[in-house]
Amino acid sequence: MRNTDSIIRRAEKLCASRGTRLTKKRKYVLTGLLESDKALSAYELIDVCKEKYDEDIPAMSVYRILEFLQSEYLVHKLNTASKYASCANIDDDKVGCYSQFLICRSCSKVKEVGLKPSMMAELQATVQDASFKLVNPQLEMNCLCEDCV
Amino acid sequence: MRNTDSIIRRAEKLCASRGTRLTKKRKYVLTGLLESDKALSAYELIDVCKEKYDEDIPAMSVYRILEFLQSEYLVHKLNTASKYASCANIDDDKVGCYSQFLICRSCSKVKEVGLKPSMMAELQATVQDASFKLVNPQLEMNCLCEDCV
DNA sequence: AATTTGGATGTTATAATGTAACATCAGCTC
DNA sequence: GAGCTGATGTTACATTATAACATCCAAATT
Repeated sequence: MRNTDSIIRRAEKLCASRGTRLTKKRKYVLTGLLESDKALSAYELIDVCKEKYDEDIPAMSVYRILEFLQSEYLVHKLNTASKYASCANIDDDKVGCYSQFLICRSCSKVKEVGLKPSMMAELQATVQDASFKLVNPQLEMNCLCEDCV
Repeated sequence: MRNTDSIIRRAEKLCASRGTRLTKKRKYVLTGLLESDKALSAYELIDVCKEKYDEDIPAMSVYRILEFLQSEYLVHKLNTASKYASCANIDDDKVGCYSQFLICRSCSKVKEVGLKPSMMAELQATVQDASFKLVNPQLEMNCLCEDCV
C-alpha cells in the first residue's frame, strides 16, 4: 500500500539527511509521478501540476526538478520512452538496486521489478567481456500491458 | 570479417526475396551504418551520405529509409540513444535473435551481443508474471567503452 | 513505345523533447 | 538589512521525429 503522504514525508527526510530540500514544486512533481501508474513526460507533468495544484511550472524547471529527483533516487528516467516514473522503492530500503522496467508502449503503464543478482551478474559479464563498463544497469522492456494487448 | 560489399549484396538478395528493393539511397544509408562502429542519428546519416556519396537525402527520407531497413531486419533502432545501428548478423543466419546492446554513452560505440536463451526466458518470465506482454526483447545497456572510460 | 500504377522520394510545416545562458527570487547567515 | 547560495524564471534554440501532401520513377501492361 503506497500512501502518497507518507512517501512524501519519507522523501523529505531523505533530502534533509542529505542537505537538500524537497521544495513545494519538487513535491508537486514527485506527487504527480507517485499518483500515476504510468510514466509521464516532462510536459505531461506540467499539465498535471497545473490541473491538480493550479501551479504553473515552466518546462525548464520541470526538467531541473526531475534531474534533482533522480539525483535523490526518487525518480527514474525511462530512456526508451523519454518519460519519468517514481522509484518503486522510496518507501522501503532497497534504494538503488538494479531494476527491470516493464513499459507499455501503448499507454506508458510501468511496472518496476527488482533484477535477480544472478541475472545482473550475467549481463555484467557480457559487458566486461566486450571491454565496456556498465554505467547504469537499468533494463527497459518494450511491452504491452494487460489492458492494451 | 565484415565486408561491406558482400553484406550489401546479401541484403539485396534478402530484399529481393521479400519483394522489396534496396534502392541506391537505402544502400547509402545502410552502408553508412555498416561502416561505422558507432550508432548514428538520422541527421548524422544525412551528413555521412553527403560527405561520402555527395548525396542529399532529406531528413524525412532518411527516417523512412531507416524504417524500411528495420522492417527488413537490417538495422536496429537504439531507443535509449535515439540512434541507429546495422544488425550484427546480416552476414550470417541468426537473423532476428534477441540481442543485448552495449552502447557507449559518450561516443555511441555499439556492440551487439546475442542473448542466452536462458536469460531471455527469465526476463520473459518476469514480464508474464506482471501480466505484461513483451513486444521487443532488445536490451540496451548504458555503458562506457574502453576508450571513453 | 506509351500508359498506368504503386512504391519511393521530396517539400513544407510542425510537434515533442531537451538544454544553454543569463536573470531573478527566496530563504538563510552574519 | 546585506550578502550569499540554491531554486526558479525567461528566452532562445537544438535535436529528434512525424503528418500531409506533391512529385518522381521504374516496372508491368497495353
